[in-house]
Amino acid sequence: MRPFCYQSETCVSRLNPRQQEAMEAVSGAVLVLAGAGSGKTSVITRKIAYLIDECGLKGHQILALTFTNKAAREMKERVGQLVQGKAARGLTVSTFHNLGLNIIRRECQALGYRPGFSIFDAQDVLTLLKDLTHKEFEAAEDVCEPIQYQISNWKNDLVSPAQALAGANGPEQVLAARVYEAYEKTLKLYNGVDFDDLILQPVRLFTERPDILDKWQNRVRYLLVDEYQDTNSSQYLLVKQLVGMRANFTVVGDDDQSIYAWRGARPENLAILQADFPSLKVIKLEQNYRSTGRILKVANKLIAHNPHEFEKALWSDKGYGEPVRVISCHNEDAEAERIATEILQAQLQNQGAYKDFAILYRGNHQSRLMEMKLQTYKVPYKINGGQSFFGRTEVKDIMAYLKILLNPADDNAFLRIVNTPRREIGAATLEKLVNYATMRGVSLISASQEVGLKEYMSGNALAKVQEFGEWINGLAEQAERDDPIAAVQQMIRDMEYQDWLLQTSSGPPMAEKRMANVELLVESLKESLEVAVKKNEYADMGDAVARLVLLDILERQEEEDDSDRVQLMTLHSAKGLEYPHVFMMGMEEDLLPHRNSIDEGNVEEERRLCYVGITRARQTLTITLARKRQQFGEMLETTPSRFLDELPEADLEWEGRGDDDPSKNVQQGQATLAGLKGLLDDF
DNA sequence: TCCTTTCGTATTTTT
DNA sequence: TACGAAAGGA
Repeated sequence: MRPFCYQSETCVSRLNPRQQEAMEAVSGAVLVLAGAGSGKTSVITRKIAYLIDECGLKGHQILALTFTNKAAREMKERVGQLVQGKAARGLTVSTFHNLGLNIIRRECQALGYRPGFSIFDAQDVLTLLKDLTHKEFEAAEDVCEPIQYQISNWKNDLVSPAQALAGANGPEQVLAARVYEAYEKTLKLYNGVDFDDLILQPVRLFTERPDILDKWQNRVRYLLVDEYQDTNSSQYLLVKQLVGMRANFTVVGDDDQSIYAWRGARPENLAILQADFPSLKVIKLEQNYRSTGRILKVANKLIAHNPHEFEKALWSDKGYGEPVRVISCHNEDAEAERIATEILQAQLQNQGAYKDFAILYRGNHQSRLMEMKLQTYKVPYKINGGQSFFGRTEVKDIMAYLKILLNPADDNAFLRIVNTPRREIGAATLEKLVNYATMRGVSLISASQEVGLKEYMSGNALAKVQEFGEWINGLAEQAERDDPIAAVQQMIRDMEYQDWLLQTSSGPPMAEKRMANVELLVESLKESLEVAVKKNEYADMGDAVARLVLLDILERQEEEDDSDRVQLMTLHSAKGLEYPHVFMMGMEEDLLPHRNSIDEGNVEEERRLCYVGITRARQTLTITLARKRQQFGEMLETTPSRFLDELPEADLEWEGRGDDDPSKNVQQGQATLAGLKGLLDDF
């Protein structure tokens, strides 16, 4: 739970004048430039309440868009506290992708998809691309990642395969464009959409079908967009289409917190907005309710090194606060150890709970050492991000099974699971099946049931393939006819997945854990169907699975975990969060700013990343760096980050600067340890 | 078909 | 160093 209550939720008069202005600007286009910690979520939620209570809008006429499920949930909850009764009914707070999914589901036919279409996640897409490049282009598989990236960019920029091919320069681009074309065809054939399609297809539909657009425009009388700086071109276009001529909307964003440009986000959408809507009202929120004055000064000073479209200076009335500590450690080991002991010490001196501390880093790999040190000092911690639930093979397996139950055309899912667990259906048999299916122009499942297949493969192989297809078809029927959950459970039992896990896991405890994940998956599916029934909605298995792919359901489980633990995460995933005490580690050249960003001339985004990190801190900020770090196997001297030079010297408290004498550091470490021992003894 | 060895390569990742 | 992928051997 993030404390937000610097004022009562229900008391509108306590908004500051700027926030008030933002809330009351209800006609025309409004851009709220909300600095870090300036209460932007508060403005959005209040504004929704204001629209309902004061402007006579109904909940179902309002749409609020976020990027993450978490943000959407949080916003929903807060609005729920502000607006009671049925006026709020039908209010939509959703992610861009969820909105897109809903549009596609509703307008499925007009778009040429069949119900039950699959969502291909990044992993599915990569598998498909590898398959395509291998078969149709005889290209090496390792070109797939850049191609995937390129295709995603094209789709986000609404570039069609033909346009991509026409505009391609160089052989790689030509290849990418060709693969793009084949990819789009195949995806359509599989009745599948990728994440980019969730935005792109609605945009395409709205462009081609003004009648359908009209319908949606009438439904959305007021639109609000959170984290607007993170929108890409197609998302912005979707926003523009939805608001139409009426152009009644509010977008909230902060160009200084744009850290996803590498993922297609277009922070320049902020400036474009001004050009597209000349009457745009721009409101700046500069009062920060989160951090001490000093932290803000440091943050402002840093970000001032970036060029700005909109000038903005954060201030706070929270007092100046403690200096920002910069600790230069002998090496990465000492750095991690130092952070661990610092937290333990503060904890023992009762300076807050573990969960008040966050350790932020640039790359996930930096968490390793940190984890080890926290373990040795028995500091409870939680890692945010890293290997996700959906990265796990068992989850991917079951998801593929679910997808094929719902969407028999999903050959990608078929190929993933046809021989998992082992069914003695090998590469040779599959190739024949694929050839046959291609020739007949049907899905692999259908092909497996056709009589003509027997002329292409041997009796044994044929029997196995037929058996598999029959089994899947039977289950799909069962899922459709009666209880889908029962069908899924039946399926998992039938294929003896538990035994398979036992065989493929490193040991029984591991297998058990993985089976637990599978059960968790089924459980969340069940729950989501039950919720739909309770809300008197049509309990649709396809919808439940789709929401599962969009991570919506499972995140909730993790969120309920409010145990007292130190939070570890990357700077990227820290955006939007805040902690009383923040540690930023690895403040070195080549790490922050990252080597690759320096090479690409993208230091500005790294600076924003650093800015995001600094502005997470409420009370204290500690920056650490290692003078030596193991890079690619060898110990190398590091250079302190250029960003340190950009901070106001007077507000920093250095420790160990220019101190290259290792003995002193060891001593320092021992001193800390001794101190800790004393503290522990007192306990 | 599966297991071992070897080789190559090291960001960030809301959905 | 450390991990994943690809290739090659059993």
